Amino acid sequence: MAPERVRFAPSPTGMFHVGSARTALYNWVVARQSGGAFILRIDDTDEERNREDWVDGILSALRWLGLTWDEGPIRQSSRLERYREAAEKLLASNQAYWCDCTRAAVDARKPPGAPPGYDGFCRDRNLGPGPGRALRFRVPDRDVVVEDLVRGSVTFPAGSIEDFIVVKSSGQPLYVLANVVDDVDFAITLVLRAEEHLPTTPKAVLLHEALATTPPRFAHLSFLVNAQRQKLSKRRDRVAVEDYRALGVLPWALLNYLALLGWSPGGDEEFFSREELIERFDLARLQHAPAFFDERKLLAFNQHYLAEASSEDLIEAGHDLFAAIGALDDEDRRSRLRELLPLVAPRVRTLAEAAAMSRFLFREPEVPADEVETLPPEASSWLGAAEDALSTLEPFDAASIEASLRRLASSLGTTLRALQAPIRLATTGARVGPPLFAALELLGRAATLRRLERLIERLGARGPRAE
RNA sequence: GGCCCCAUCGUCUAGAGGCCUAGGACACCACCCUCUCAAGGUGGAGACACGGGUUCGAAUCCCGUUGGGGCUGCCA
Repeated sequence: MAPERVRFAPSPTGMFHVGSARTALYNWVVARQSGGAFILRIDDTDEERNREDWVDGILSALRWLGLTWDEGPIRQSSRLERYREAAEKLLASNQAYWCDCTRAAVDARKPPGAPPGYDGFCRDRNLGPGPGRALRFRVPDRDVVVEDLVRGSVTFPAGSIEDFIVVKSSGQPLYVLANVVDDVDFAITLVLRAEEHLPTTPKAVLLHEALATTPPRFAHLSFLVNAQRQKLSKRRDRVAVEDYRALGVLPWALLNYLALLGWSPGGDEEFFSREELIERFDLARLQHAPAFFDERKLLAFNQHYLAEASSEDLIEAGHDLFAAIGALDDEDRRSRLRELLPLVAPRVRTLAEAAAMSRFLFREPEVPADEVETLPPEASSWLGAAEDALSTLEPFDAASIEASLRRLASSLGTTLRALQAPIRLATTGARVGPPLFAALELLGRAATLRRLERLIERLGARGPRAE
């Protein structure tokens, strides 16, 4: 496989979302599998929609995902001189011309209700440069064919492309021009990007012809869509990579899931390591139809990787979440968390859930009133009996606690299932959680007894129930 | 409106003309396991948009229809 020089070229216009992450992933994989280069470029030629924190967001998201780049980030805003040179060249060869038409002026020339588009008004007016004047490319009157690696040969008929602007009246280049210049300057061999760019690709082809440069190959990815089957948008869809990071989704779980949205290896396997993905990925197997980003399935992938991870890896990945519940305050706590995590991990889909389920070990539980209400009338006496049984139990470990409570349940004429409910609620503050007896062992006898006592007092305050 | 792309279970997909009684995964349902909840196991329901061709044979090839999406910016 020939080394591919690919680029990922986001514009800093909003939160980095999962669709961009998928595009970046595919580019990264192609570079890695071909022994080429993954180049990061920031398409920031539009100064009005350019915020430094968005750039930072892109960089930090890519780093978190582990999609490391070999060159860049290249800022287009620092290469304006190169774009100006290209524009000069177009102008000198009469392949571009100055135009002073405003959008409103163009529309005013048309009958009401006519479709939008430039009418070529300034084509032969021989205007010079000046304030308010933009440079337009003189589009030749013939078909333009784009050879797309995933869609095949796509023909754009003569007349379907209007004379488009290459330099704005502000002097800033438009992205089509900037992209053509950069793809050539950085020797990009393959442009792998979202399908929304397909309609502008013939313009790039035309510019390459006009500038006598060799275009890269093109491959257009189908969209990631929302439940309404619309292209994912940072504005209307909550799909920022940062949100999933904060939730406690593992980076590779996200990437593995994303890899399968629009590509499949051809068999039944779904879980891959980075190495396997690099080995098996194939542009020829790209899906043509849009894919729905299904958060539930993403979380199922995350659950899989969570259950597989070591405690240390989980603590590292969810460091902030675990720190927030006090689990990392000292080595003793950290070590108890390490022991609890294997019991928690298969029960949660995110690290945020893992932290919530681990919280009882480090903070006093808040037992919700509505949960207390669901307890049977006997709960208070059961808790008292459990307190007695556990206060002298030796050793205070999971196996002994279980044996002791089994005996208690049977002597109380109830089931272990019923008996564990109020104990779990008292000690962890929740109705569900990790296996109770192991949890109590980690909690320790003193805290366990104290929490049982606390709920007993609260149940007493509840008062006798009406019979 | 014009141009372009797309079409297999609810969702992501397998399927390169006979291997398809259309397979897997997520979600859903039932059962098993079980200290809760998960996990795990077993089973179940669930799709080739429609109409024409081509062919001995079509989910697979062609055309059309319908439906969805994108572009149509001095955004990228």
